[in-house]
Parts: sequence; C-alpha cells; structure tokens
Amino acid sequence: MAGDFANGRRVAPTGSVDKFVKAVRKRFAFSDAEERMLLERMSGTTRFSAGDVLVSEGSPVTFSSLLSDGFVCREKMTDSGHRQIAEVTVPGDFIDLHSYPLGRLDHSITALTDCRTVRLYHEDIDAIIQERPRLARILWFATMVDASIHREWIVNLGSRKGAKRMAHFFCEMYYRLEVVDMVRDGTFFLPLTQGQLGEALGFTPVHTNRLLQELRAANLLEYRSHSATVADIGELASFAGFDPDYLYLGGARHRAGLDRADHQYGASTR
Amino acid sequence: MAGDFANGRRVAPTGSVDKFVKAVRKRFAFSDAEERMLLERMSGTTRFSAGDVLVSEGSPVTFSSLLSDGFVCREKMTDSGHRQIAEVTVPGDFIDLHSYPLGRLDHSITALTDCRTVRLYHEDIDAIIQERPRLARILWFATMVDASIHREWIVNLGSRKGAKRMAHFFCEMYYRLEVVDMVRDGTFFLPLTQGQLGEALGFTPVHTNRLLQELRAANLLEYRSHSATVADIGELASFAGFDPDYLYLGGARHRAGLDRADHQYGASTR
DNA sequence: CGCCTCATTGACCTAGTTCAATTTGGGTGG
DNA sequence: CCACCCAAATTGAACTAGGTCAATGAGGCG
Repeated sequence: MAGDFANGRRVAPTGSVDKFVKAVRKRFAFSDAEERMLLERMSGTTRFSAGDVLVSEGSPVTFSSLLSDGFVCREKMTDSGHRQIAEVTVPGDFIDLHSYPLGRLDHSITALTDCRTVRLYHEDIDAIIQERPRLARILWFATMVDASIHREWIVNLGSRKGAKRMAHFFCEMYYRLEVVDMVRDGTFFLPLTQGQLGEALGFTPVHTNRLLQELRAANLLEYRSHSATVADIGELASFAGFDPDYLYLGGARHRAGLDRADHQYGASTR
Repeated sequence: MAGDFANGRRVAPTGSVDKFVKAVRKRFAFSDAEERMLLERMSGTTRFSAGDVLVSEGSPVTFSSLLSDGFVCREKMTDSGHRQIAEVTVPGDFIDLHSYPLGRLDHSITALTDCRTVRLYHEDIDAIIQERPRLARILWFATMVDASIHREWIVNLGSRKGAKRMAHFFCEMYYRLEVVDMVRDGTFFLPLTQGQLGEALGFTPVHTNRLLQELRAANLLEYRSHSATVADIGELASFAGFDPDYLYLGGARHRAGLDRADHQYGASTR
C-alpha cells in the first residue's frame, strides 16, 4: 500500500517490486531477507504519462528507478535529428540503475505508455553494498544484463537484415516479457508504433511495415494495434537465429558464479 | 616486476595497471591507497598471441582481466556465420569485468595483437567490495562505460550511414587511446584489417575500403597498415556528429556522483 | 463530422552488396 | 638479393535491400 512506512520513510507500495523480484528469482536464489531490505530501501511510487521524459540525457541523477508498470525506452538523438531507440524496458526492469556509478546518463529515458516507477536513492545503494554485498552484486548483475542486451542489438543491427532483424527483436521481447508473466498464449502487449519499431531496428516506417507484412505472410508473427502474437516461438527464434543465452535467464552456470562469494564470505542468503 | 609478491601471492608487475589508473584518474580522484589495494589484488601477467581467444562465449569465468598491453575485441557469431565485433578494447581497459556479476560471457574475446593481461580474481573483487566500496564503485563504473559505448554503437549502426559511421568509430578510438597516451600528433596504432573494420561497422570489406578512400579524399582520415592519422579531430568529430560525452571522460558531473557516498559513509579517499 | 496520427501501397532511387579480377606489400626460403 | 607466396587492399561492374517521395486508407476521438 502506498501508505507503508519503515524507518520513518515512505516505502515502496506492496507489489511494486514484485516483477523485479520475479525476474531475480528466475535467475538466482533470492532470500526473503534480501527482498525485505530492497523493499525497505525503495521509496513510493511516481507516475508518468506516455511521452514523458523520465530522465533526460546528461542531467545528473541521484536515484534510480524501478519500472513497476508500463513501458519506457532508452533513446538518443543524432546531430542529424535521427532518433535511435537503444532498448525497450519492460515492467520489473530497473531503468537507470547505471546512473548509480555513472552519475548522469548518456541517453534519455522516455515513457512509451503511462507508467509507474519506484525510487531507489543512490545513498541507499551505498547502504546495500555495505550491508548486503550479495544484493549489490544482484543489482550490478541487472545492469550487466542490459549491457549484454546492448551487445546483442549491435549484432542484430550490424549483422542481421530485414525480417530476421525484426524477428529477433520480437523474440527478445517475448522472452523478457515471459519472465514477468506478461505473455499469454503467445500474445503480448507492446506499445510501439511501426515508426518506433523502425527507430529501434534502423529501418524507415515504410520498410518496417513491409517487413511486418512479410513476417505475417510467413505465419511467424502478427503485430497489430500494439499487440504481438507469436504462433510458435521456436519457429520464430529459429528463423531469426535467436538464442536467449544473452538474457542470462537460465540457470546454474552463473548462479554458481554469483553465490560462490557468499559462501566464502559467509553472507547469509536466508 | 614479475617477481613481486604480497600476502604470499604473486602480484601484478609494476606498470601493468598504469593505464587503467591513468584512465581512472582522468575521471575521478583516485587515492594511492585505492591504487595500492587494486595492485595488491591483481595477479601476475598472462601473455596471448594475436588471434588467441582469451575468453570463449558461454564458458564460466572466475577471474577478470585487465588488458595492460595490446588490443582485443569482443565478438559474436550469428547462426549464419557472420561475425560481428561489438567493441574494440584498448590498453588499460578491463576486458571482462562484467564476468564478475555475470559468471559467464555472452560473447568471445579475441586478441587482435599479441597482448598481456593481469588477473583480478572474482573473490578478490568480493574483498574489494567489503573493504573499499568506493573502489568497487569505480569497477562498476568501468563496466557501465562499456555499456554506454555499446549504446553509442547501437546509434552508430542504426542511425549513421557510410563515411559518417566509419568516422564516428575512429573518433571513439582516438578519444579512448588519447586517455592512455597512445595518440601522437593525431596518429595512433589500430590493429584492424579493413575486413575487421567492416565486421565492427556492419559493412563488407569492399565497401569499407571505399569508405576509407572517401574519408581520405576529404582529408579527414588516413588509415594504412594499422596506423590511423587524423588531421583535425575537431573536423572529423563534427563530420561524424561525434560527441565524447558518452565516454564519461570529463569531469565534475559524475565525479560528484561517485564521491557523494564516500562522504556520507566516511570511507577515506586518501 | 472533421481531424489527426498511424498504417499501407506504389513507383522510383541509391547506398551498400556481390562477384570476380587485379594489385600491393610483407615475409620466407633459397 | 631475388623468386615466391599469401593475406590484405583495391578496382570494376552488375545487382538488391532498403530509402525516399507521395498518395491513399483506416481507426480513434472531441
């Protein structure tokens, strides 16, 4: 509830961090104590409207935001006025956790829909590092998954062409939204116009439209009025050459990496 | 010297971390104590030959490497056999610090030249987090600059075309190499064949060659036998629409961000 | 109803690819 | 020093994915 208090401060309303916790639990053991500390450190909700700029390029930042509802994207303008979308974030993602080490952002963050965020002040991250280094590593991990997604976009833009590039993007959205239970029967909400889709993939609106038709004709993907339907994600993934490894969703390999240290240093995960 | 020991362990030879320290000092206050702790935690040198794979995609990693000499690149293969270079790292860069939170890498790291690295075991990063959180934030910062570079590459690949895209890449290399004193009179060493340059920029070798000729004809850039000469970096940058902000080289804005916390928690920077 | 944004289509144009040959410049062995 | 080799650079000439321009439809909404 928005009225919750702890340590004399307003804390995040119950439920607002759920999707993040769900995404973490998909990847690591995550103790109740860790969840509790995170929740206590997060402050109440902020609302934004579609089109709002949540963070503008270059401005100093003193807190990071977790997207609890809605969609935002990272975007940069070139000197020639071309807009490039560098990532689409989904509920449960931190949208600017990287501003903690960086202090300011190199890009803008814009709301694609009405949305809500929960704050985590940078000084509270300092406290997390001191008290629960394992939780700090989870936060660092979250920022590194974004970096991995960036690398895959570089591959997508530099190496894949046409319909495969587009299909790859939809595969990524499918997997990321599935983590937070936002895919039902192969259908998910995605609030991008064809023009914006083109701004993410490096195509013009016209060509974006034609590629979507191509994917529809091949029975791989239907995308109309902000709703995507994937008949068979396996087929779409194989068409696109999509391999979800880069999302670090699966298991044991990196879970082991994260937890080695706790064992050694005795930080409890319970 | 390679024979140095501390805490009974072989430590990094004197000088091997210099370029990293130089790059940090370009951005933040960095105390001798911090430098000392980093140096004590880093283990002796490993050598690689041009073409060696330092880290291969997917394999688990237990230490990170700082590149003290030579050049390496991050690369991913697509299912269709196309190779994409996602970043070229320069001496003084950590090449896989992100493997600390991630545990494995989503891409391979390949030597472009003979090179030397110094190890930082992940358990030592745990110790750094416990003992010197500010140093840990500097490491986190280093990984986030890579992410920022990735975003700018997304913009470059998605939004800029032809000679401007190529010029932008050379501007980035110029600025990054200047930080570690590897630019002399506008000339710097860059060990990429035209084919590899194309793999970074999403062009074929043939087209890469033609773009280089175009830049040469415009008196913006000369690139022959692994040596790049920029007549006037200002002109090249303005031609490319290059703005170095995303490299987080300059000053006060994010330095303030990094140091706020130390003040609060009293961790000394001296 | 009228407006406005977004989707869609068609015709033409160009940046970049593809294929195929030729040249260049180090290295290497004799 | 020369003959040879090989990878990389360079050139030319078709070819095509994607861009550009311009017009038309279609849904949402005051």
